[in-house]
Amino acid sequence: MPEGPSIVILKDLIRELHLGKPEVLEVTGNAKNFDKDRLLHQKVEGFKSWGKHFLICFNDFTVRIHFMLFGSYLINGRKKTPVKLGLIFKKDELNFYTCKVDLLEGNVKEHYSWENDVMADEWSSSAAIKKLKEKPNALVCDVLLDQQIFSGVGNIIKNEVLYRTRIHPLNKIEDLPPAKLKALVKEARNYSFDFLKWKKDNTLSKHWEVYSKKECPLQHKIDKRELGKTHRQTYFCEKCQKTVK
DNA sequence: GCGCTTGTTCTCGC
DNA sequence: TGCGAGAACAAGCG
Repeated sequence: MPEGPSIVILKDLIRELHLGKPEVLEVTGNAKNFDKDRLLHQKVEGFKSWGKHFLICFNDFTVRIHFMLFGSYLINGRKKTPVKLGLIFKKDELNFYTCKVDLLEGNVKEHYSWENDVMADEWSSSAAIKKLKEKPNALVCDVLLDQQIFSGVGNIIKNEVLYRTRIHPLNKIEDLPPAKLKALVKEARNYSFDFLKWKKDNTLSKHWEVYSKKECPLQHKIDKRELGKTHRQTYFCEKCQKTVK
């Protein structure tokens, strides 16, 4: 569920409902960190996403949903696990489970910069490169997960992007030749759109080249280790992915 | 029943 | 007081 492309899928599914600007007729759920009555009888002005954040925008505030690792949602359906937030409209309802819900005051544009959302039209690769150069000592396996640089990229995308670009996860940013750095940034966005397409087709896992695999496409043995400050599982091929230094 | 995980935030100790 | 490492939290699948 949680990586950026999956949030785009949620946004697309809601678009297909043709809700327009629906009024919230009822609010359910056990989210306690804000007053749910704030939403009652308010009109949703739009559904947006920023990276892994799903945003339900109202006139002067926005509800932010973060699915973390285990979050889920149902459109016009309910399940047994307690609902965290449910919005009931005239014909349709949205239910969110096991997620973090927060209320952001004011205009949502004050809270986010879309140039670092790998899925956004506003994505700026030059801004990403600039931010990477400010972290010369950081490891590539860590920077890909930095939501202020690659908002929306998660652990699957990280691993696949590193393999596609043949970059070893333990390379430092400062050791990457400019062309490699550029390729890294380009592929972070490019693979994210492949992820979106394959996830929609239900064929995402079939296309994994290293993530959760035992062998790379060239039949080399895959290493699986917790690497970097982030300590996330990293799947990589020592033969295909080279350290520069 | 256990181990694992597409993630983030908070606490604690130095 | 600032920091980084580790804990904490969560649900469902094989």
